[in-house]
Amino acid sequence: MTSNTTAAAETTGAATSNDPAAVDPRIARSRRAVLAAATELLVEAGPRAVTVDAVAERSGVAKSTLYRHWESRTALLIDVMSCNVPALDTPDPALGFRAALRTMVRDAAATMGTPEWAALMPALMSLKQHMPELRELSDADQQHKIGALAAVLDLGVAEGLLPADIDPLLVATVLIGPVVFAILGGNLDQVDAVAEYSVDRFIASYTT
Amino acid sequence: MTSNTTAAAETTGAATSNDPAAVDPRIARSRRAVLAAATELLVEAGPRAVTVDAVAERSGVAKSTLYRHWESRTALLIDVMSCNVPALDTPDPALGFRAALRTMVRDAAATMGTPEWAALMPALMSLKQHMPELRELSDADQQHKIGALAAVLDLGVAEGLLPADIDPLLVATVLIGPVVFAILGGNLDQVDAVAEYSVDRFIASYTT
DNA sequence: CAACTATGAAACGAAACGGTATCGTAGTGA
DNA sequence: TCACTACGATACCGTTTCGTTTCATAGTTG
Repeated sequence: MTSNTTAAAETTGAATSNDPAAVDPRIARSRRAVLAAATELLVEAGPRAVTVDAVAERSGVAKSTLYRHWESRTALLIDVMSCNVPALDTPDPALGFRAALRTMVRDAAATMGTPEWAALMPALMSLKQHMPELRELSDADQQHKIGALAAVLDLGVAEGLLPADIDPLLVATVLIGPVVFAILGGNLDQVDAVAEYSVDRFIASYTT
Repeated sequence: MTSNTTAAAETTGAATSNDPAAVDPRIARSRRAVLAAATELLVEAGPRAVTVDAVAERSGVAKSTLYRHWESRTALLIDVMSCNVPALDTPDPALGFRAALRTMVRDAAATMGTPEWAALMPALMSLKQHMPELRELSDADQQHKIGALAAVLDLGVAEGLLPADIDPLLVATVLIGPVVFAILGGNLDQVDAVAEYSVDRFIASYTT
């Protein structure tokens, strides 16, 4: 839905054919159907509803087939989440600091403000706690995004609008935290306003 | 742990005795034991681990007794969450706007920054989605807290530090969002710093 | 076409789950 | 002391769940 359609299919032994890109279309089809159905169930009724039988029934893929591609229900859940983590593209540095920052937060709000992701996020938060793989995945993603933010903040430093010792993680928390909070609170209609306000306050606070 | 030890025990029929405060100590003991055990399980292993049998075993309270006090597993879960929602006390208005606001956010960070609540919060977020009672409870709590914040913001308006048309919900989102985000991200050690930074930015942004 | 491989349907097992019922016992309050 | 009430232990029921296995069939690739 939101993201990352590229996903490794290393569950099955390996390729007998030499062509790396050529996967049996039946496998691809099954994977797609299962992941889509599992995502739907997760969105509609939470992690508890993502049972193997329910996924099999909704996807039209047999349970036996499902277990040929995923080791366990847990492995499937992890795969579902990792396929749905929204990507964030880095803004054009030519925009300058303020516009670039605004674009970035706006983008984040737009991608995370969708009903699907809003329904997925709480499940991700909850599952992260007790599934190390998800935690790693989420942390790596966050690292990557903070890196992008750091680049934008460097623009601000170069333009003399920010102090040189500014902490990207702290800034990310202050800018994205409100957006996430609004989403978790269910105020989807306010997400854009929150993003705007959050950036406004941040920029104004350094423009004394 | 964090909160609200006062909780209504209306599950059992009603009082035969006229004295309202005198509950059978056996009942109180059972309630405490069950709620404590359920909370532990929820913190340690997530909502899925809170099964009726597991709670009975860990608490030392028989399953039959458990069902005498709670209608269902769902009712128990709701009770567990509502007994653990941290309370927030309103700061002294005599402190003035800045100090009062800082105190409030600091307090929030302190009460939400505990490991227990950090473990509980994602479960709450996830369960809220599909349990209307929890949603109401959480929303009511949020309303109450926003009311307290609004009072502090009025101080700011009176002191001429804030515009009169400021939106308390938006401000709450921008101030508390970062704290919640840090907790959900697992950066418990940074919660205090985030709270401080968040308030700093907010105040500075209106002190141009 | 022919060898191969992924699939679907189904049945199955074992365990866990929510929830109910029974009954003897231990603690409570007057 | 005595009636009352909450309790623990236990067995039980029906359902759901994860995961495995078997086998005939449909699709793929060379």
